[in-house]
Amino acid sequence: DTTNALDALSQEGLSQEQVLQEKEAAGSGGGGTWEAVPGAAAAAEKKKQRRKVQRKLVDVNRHIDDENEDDDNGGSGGTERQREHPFIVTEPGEVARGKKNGLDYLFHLYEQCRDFLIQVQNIAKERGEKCPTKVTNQVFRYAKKAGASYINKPKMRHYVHCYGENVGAWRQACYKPLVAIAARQGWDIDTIFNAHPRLAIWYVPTKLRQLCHAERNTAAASSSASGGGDQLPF
Amino acid sequence: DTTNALDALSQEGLSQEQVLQEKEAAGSGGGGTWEAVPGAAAAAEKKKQRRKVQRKLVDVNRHIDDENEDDDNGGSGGTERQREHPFIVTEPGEVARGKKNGLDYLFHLYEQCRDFLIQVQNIAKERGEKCPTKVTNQVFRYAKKAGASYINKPKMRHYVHCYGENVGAWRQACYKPLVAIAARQGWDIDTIFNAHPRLAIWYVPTKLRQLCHAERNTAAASSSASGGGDQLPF
DNA sequence: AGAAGGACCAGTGGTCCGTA
DNA sequence: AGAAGGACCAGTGGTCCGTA
Repeated sequence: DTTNALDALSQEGLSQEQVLQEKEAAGSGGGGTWEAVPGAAAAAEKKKQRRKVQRKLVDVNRHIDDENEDDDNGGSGGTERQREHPFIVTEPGEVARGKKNGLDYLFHLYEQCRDFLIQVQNIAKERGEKCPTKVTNQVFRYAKKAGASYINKPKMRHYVHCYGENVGAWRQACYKPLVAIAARQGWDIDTIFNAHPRLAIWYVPTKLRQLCHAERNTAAASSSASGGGDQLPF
Repeated sequence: DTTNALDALSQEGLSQEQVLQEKEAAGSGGGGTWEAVPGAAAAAEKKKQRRKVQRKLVDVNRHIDDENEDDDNGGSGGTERQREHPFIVTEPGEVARGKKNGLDYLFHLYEQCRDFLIQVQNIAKERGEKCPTKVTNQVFRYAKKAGASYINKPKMRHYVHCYGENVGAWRQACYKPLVAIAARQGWDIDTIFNAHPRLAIWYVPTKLRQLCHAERNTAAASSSASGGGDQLPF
């Protein structure tokens, strides 16, 4: 109802036919304290073997004739494929400089998803149909149909743990506080999500689930080595 | 762990190459007080248009040569495709006569499914993987692998509401008490299932969901016609 | 080099319908 | 005529990787 048109927070900055811009070598380094999940890389190997197929090329909104490119193209007119600006870390209230979006905008998208879920739930209840408790494909479809083309499943899933516990660092670091909470709560990350006011409607990211599992085993090994009580700290 | 071999309760009566047996015209009649779900038949129509494909023929366990049928066949030796005896309504403790299975056996299957689910859950928790709360395809696969070949998804889903509230009648009638409970609880059949000690691990059958929806609308219409308070009886 | 997201894919929930 | 269940199918959760 309220979120029908394209979103105002970011849309004036939507990149269309993004011009080459200077790449500042981001200083976050590569060697991940949090990147390595023991035993997870092996399972991913077989998937890499597949997917050698050619992708379909989707030519979006091309209304001009082929071989003819002197229309009102090249500037900002010809509607090429749009995609949103990359996210950068900002403080609450801070506006992202350059062609970037800040965290306020990211979190705003999560709030919109919640609204869309509630609408889907209300429709389902009215019809006596199955009622989703999480943001499902159905909800993403509904959002897109409602005009929120900038909401998509890979993006929202990608950052969801940052929505739960943002610490001013960024993606990799955002896992850390959630793992720490899981450690205190018996490693039940699903229950933690379901009890969280914002995370409850989101599926637990596989990466976070794996981190909790790895960390649990590490913790159990070190605590049993030191002779502490197993599994239940106190 | 405990339910590995073929089940003892019914297996001695498993029908193999079931001989033609006299069909007693069952006296339950056809016109359904509970069969008609208003507006549901229309949606099912488009599915009937499809599925005109030839099915694969699965020749189970045929070890004898083709064209050669004088082995130790015909009696009870040649392992033809097995299927379980049909269920009939029995009282608790009553043994089903003839080539039939009683409700004790059916309910025993539901208990086995619960056991299999618990085992799958324990494995998932140990591995830090997603942990199912309901009897999923994964659980049925696990049951089959564990030797419980007599457990299958269509059968268990078919009778699940009878497991919840058996009244001594049979399938159609078993919906009635659950709909009555739903009426008293604000028509939230999912919550009723989740709160039920035996039903919690099962998906709500579509049919039951539709019956609750239809009945809710009927109740709402009649109560508003009589001037009563809407939706919330008292 | 790094990020946004279209599109793919294995396995799901649901149940039809060829079979006995 | 009525029931058991193999097998099918649309749409799911999950995320890869061609793209900008």
